[in-house]
Amino acid sequence: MTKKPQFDEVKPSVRYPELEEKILQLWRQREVFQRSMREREGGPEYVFYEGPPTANGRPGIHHVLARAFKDIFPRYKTMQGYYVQRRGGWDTHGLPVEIEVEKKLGLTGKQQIEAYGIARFNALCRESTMEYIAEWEELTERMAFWVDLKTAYVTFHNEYIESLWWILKQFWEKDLLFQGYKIVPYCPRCGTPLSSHELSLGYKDGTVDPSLFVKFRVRRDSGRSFMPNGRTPEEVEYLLAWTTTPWTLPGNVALAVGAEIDYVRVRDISGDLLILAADLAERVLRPGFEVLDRLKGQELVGLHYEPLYTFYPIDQDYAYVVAGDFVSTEDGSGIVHIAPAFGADDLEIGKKYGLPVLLTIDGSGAFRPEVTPWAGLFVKDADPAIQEELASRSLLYRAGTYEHSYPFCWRCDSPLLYTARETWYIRTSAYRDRLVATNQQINWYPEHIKNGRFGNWLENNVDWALGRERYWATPIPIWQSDAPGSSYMECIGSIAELEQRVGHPLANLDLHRPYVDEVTWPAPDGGTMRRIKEVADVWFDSGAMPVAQWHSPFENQAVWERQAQADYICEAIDQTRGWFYTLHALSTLLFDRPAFKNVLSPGHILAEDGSKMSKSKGNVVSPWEVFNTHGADATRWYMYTASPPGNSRRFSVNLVGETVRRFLNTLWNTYSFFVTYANLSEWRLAVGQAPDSTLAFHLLDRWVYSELNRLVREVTEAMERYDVLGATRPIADFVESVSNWYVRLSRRRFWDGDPAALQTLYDVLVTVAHLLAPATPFLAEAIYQNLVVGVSTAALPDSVHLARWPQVNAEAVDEQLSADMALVQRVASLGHAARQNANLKVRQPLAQVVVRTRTAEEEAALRRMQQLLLDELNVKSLNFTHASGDLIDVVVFPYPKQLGQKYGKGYPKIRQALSSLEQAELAARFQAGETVEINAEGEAYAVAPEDVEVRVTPRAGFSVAQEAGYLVAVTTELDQALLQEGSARELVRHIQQLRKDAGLEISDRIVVYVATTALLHDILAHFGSYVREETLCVELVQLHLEAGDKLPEGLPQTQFELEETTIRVAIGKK
RNA sequence: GGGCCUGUAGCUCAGCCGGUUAGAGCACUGUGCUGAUAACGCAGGGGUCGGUGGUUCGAGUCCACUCAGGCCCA
Repeated sequence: MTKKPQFDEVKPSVRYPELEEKILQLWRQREVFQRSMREREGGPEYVFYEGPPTANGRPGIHHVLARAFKDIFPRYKTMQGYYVQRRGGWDTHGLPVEIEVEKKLGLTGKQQIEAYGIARFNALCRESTMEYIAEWEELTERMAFWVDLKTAYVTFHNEYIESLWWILKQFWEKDLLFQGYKIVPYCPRCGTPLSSHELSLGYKDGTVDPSLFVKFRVRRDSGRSFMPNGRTPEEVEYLLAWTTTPWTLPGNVALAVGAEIDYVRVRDISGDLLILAADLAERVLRPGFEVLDRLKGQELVGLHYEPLYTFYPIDQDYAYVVAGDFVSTEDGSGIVHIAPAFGADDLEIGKKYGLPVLLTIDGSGAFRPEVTPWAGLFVKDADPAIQEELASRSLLYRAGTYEHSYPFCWRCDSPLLYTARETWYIRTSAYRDRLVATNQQINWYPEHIKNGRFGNWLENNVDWALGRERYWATPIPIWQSDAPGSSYMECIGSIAELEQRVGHPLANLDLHRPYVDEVTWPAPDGGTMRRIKEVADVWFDSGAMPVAQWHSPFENQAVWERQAQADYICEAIDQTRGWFYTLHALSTLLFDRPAFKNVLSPGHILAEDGSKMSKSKGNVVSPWEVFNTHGADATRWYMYTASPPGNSRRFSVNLVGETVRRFLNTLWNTYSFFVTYANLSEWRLAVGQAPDSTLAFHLLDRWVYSELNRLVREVTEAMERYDVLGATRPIADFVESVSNWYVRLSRRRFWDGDPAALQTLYDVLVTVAHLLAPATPFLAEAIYQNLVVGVSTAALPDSVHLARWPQVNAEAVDEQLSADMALVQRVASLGHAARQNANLKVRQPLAQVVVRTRTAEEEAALRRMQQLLLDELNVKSLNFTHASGDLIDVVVFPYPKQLGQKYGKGYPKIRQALSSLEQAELAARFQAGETVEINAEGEAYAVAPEDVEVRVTPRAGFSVAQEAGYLVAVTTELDQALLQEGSARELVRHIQQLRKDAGLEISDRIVVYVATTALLHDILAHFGSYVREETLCVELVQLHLEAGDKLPEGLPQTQFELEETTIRVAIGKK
């Protein structure tokens, strides 16, 4: 009766995508993901926040990257017993959604959307947000990103929006919401500002604009004692400023200089006195000017000038020189004209100095009536007229054209105008110090983001421009009285509050436009309360997700309390000012604490050639292609191990394929090897019980246990520091050394069914499966199912993902043994090199290996490990030497370059002196690191070890290799017995190859037929039983062909040359 | 234009506090080994450490500038 194999058979080759599909089925059947949360309820909580993606675009490989890094820590923590509630989320609002719908409908602007109807438009947006949700769900499952999409929060839900209203009401009450100007790129034809996203669609290089150098007349009554040399009291002087947008000049309220930039005051050939940056004078001015003064920009600050125009009555102080750090001397004159209504730098510096904002244009891009000469004229068309007008007043120094990159409307191709729009802000700058302080509590990976990109951003915090004049987003819940001249406003923080205002239930109210806009009530000042038009920046949606995902504070308060701060979040580096910032800002403003404790931010994915992956270049890799070719585990493993997480990384199907070959296959084959021999063996392991303490563990077993426990320690420590690379690469190194050292050297014991070896490899594989579970969840599960669940009689978890993270067994760790084994590996490697030098193949046994170690301790270690070394090198005995002169001749060669530099002409003398000394002894001193004093012709020279090369020639009969103080020699002489043994091994190898080619099972017994020769006869006389044992040969038949014997027909056979005779062999299955 | 990051072999990456002749894996060539392996061992070819300048007895490493790429912001 044949026993049922202990484990399911495992073929050495495997199709990972198919394997993964099977595991997915298993997880579905056993509801492993749901149970990984349910079964941990009540345990300590580990909080993960999902940064919501938008499902109105298709998932790409960069999403796989982020999700791989998102997934690894919740899995790890779950295995450590934490309850990790992994709620998904969808980001659903915003301009990209609107643009999609606009395209679908063929609409080209806000007027058209409003004509079409906001209600119908938003209904389509709502549908569109979930356009690719099926593909997202499929991808999420396929790559084994465990996030709960069934309970995912959705940012367009009323509950979600109501929480946002609550937050805004908090800010309102703390006076953190205010109206102010914001510079936006504005399309005058479409009548709408563009988002940065739209802006990037429309840059055109080589746009030609006017380039004017304009003279601003310095006022005499400036109030400053600015009386430089060479000026007569009646002379006027000018600040020379540069602009490429003459139409903004009527909005000018200041001129900016760089405080540290050098300026000059010159007398131009026309006689004018001009001030401009020193570096630019040559380039800008007509030749022949005379420099009168040099001064720093700082000295100009506060100097007043005559405004070019006075269309607007202005009460406050203006028209003077200010300092701005944005001023450069790359272009222009080093003096920048400031119009706060038409530039972000301008607006900012205007705020700083309290300058007026002159909004000289209307919504269609035409000058307002106040700008009398050009009222109603489109500003770009007014440029030549303005130029002419300035020239007529002799205020134009020079005019030309300027070529640069300038944005145009992606819809209608109109040039965009940077212009101020009034909008709502959150006063985040009031909390700047708290934002900076709470950031210090966050653990960033990579670390440089903390005080680099993110910290800088916080240090220079500007108020958050919240309002957007759009449709599909969270409406800002501020109502304003429409009574003429009224500025009465109320902020509404909940539906209940709104109901209270209107006096009736609003149960079915959709909290989107246009429905909320229709909610009105009488204002106390006689007008009607109407909602302002703006909706909120969508980043507000995602940043508010800690609160809003639970509809806090309206319900779920208990969950919210537990989930109020994330232990871990993860998004790509581009989220610094996106999600990372909005989470941080809202949490700090609301609760004065960071929203997350640990954050990992992977770099971006690049194409294989290092260029950016983009649809237009056609070098985008589809996640499905990679999954279908190599599988999700291989893809994940590549993401984890290719480079430090913060770096951008190159990606291609081929690079993932390399991972399969190098790591996954190595592990799989070790696993397959184990199953093959475990099934052949009588040994039955007792899963779930303490290992049999009577097992006779071998040195190698102890070594691999030691390494295994070191690995568990290393991986656990790395995971605790959120060091993904440190938690994955060592596993690959370990698996490699298990396969190519432990297994290779232990093959005989597996073949013999040694329970200690089998138990050891079993423990290694099962532990590695646990360590890999967070990283390569499929492969880990496949191994665990077969090796644990399939044979378990105890009540062990039925998935590796429900199992507990391995504990370090400190007793198994033997640092000395690990060090000793590393030495054996090094010496073996040198031994192989020594063989190679003499062309002695490993199959040929050699008499002796002689080793010189660096220390006596090392020699003792090698003695303890003697058998390993002898087996690996296929030599009969191991000896040691202390005097390398036994094995090699040495010559000490002084380096001309180094000694020449030190002693110049002394070099030839040193050389001669060295050569006259006893070479072996000298070499030994240098090799011991000693600096040797040489006396040559009465002078003393110190020669250090690095100044010489010890050149080695092996003694006859030895072949030598050496490195870093180790020397390994093998004897090259072969006697009859060694030669015969070598030949026997050669014969075995051919028979084994024959077995393999014939497709025999490894346990099949065979009959071997050989055409005998004198040589073969001798070999078999001495090594016949060895050959039979090695090849599972039960009968070895020597045929005499010259006497009429024939090799049996139809059997697998081969022939080969051995010591110049032809050997013919056939085998038959017994 | 600004901030942050990256640049080391054909490819993917190590390289600590500045210290001997800059390493590993893949790929390539030669050779060896193999009844687990899509592997593996040994050897070889392959590097102006992006560039320039500086500090230092000594620079891949520190400093300045610069070039290229990435991200964010103007």
